[in-house]
Amino acid sequence: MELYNYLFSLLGRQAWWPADSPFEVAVGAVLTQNVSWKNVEKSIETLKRKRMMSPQAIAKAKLSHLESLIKASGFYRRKARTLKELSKLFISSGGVGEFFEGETAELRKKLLSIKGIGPETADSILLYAGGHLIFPVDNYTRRLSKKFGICSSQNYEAIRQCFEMELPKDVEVYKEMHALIVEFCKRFKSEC
DNA sequence: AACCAGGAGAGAG
DNA sequence: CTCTCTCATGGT
Repeated sequence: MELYNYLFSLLGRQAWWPADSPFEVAVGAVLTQNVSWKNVEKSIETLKRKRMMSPQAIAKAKLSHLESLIKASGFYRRKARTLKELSKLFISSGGVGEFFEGETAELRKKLLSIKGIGPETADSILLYAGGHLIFPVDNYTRRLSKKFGICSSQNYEAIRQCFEMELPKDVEVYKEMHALIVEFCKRFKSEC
């Protein structure tokens, strides 16, 4: 894909989303909804410091307590409930690793059934935490798609399949592409 | 001090 | 399906 080569030569490798565990990635995906990553880092640090960064700990924590720990990343009332539901899903699947052994489409449905997890968050979790071959479409991707005329439709699924069609079927490329788009739009706001 | 940030849900038209 | 409102904190 031309856009990928252009962004990569412009910005270099992003090596996005360093985390201690796939669960931490999933938590970050929920917390970052419509909020800058800087806010999310605070909440993640707090959760780790309080030894709350595990499905078991979050699943059994008091809702009000969990809310106070993630307050810094906004929308904390809904995000706390979402994190508890997500944790329960992982636990009932036998663990985070076991959950991601399932089929992509099936896992996607399970994630989308949780209130507070929409298409982009579900796909980000599948790609960055689970290593599944699926491309997340955020607002930046929509804008670039529109500006460069990459896809005719603005529908989420259409754009997703459009990018998946043009990109090499490689999880690392998907991860880089999504990160490159976000970094490009952050650095060149006027272009995006 | 208004504006936006790595969205999602609910409701209306 | 598209548009609009709400959710909430923290940085410019």
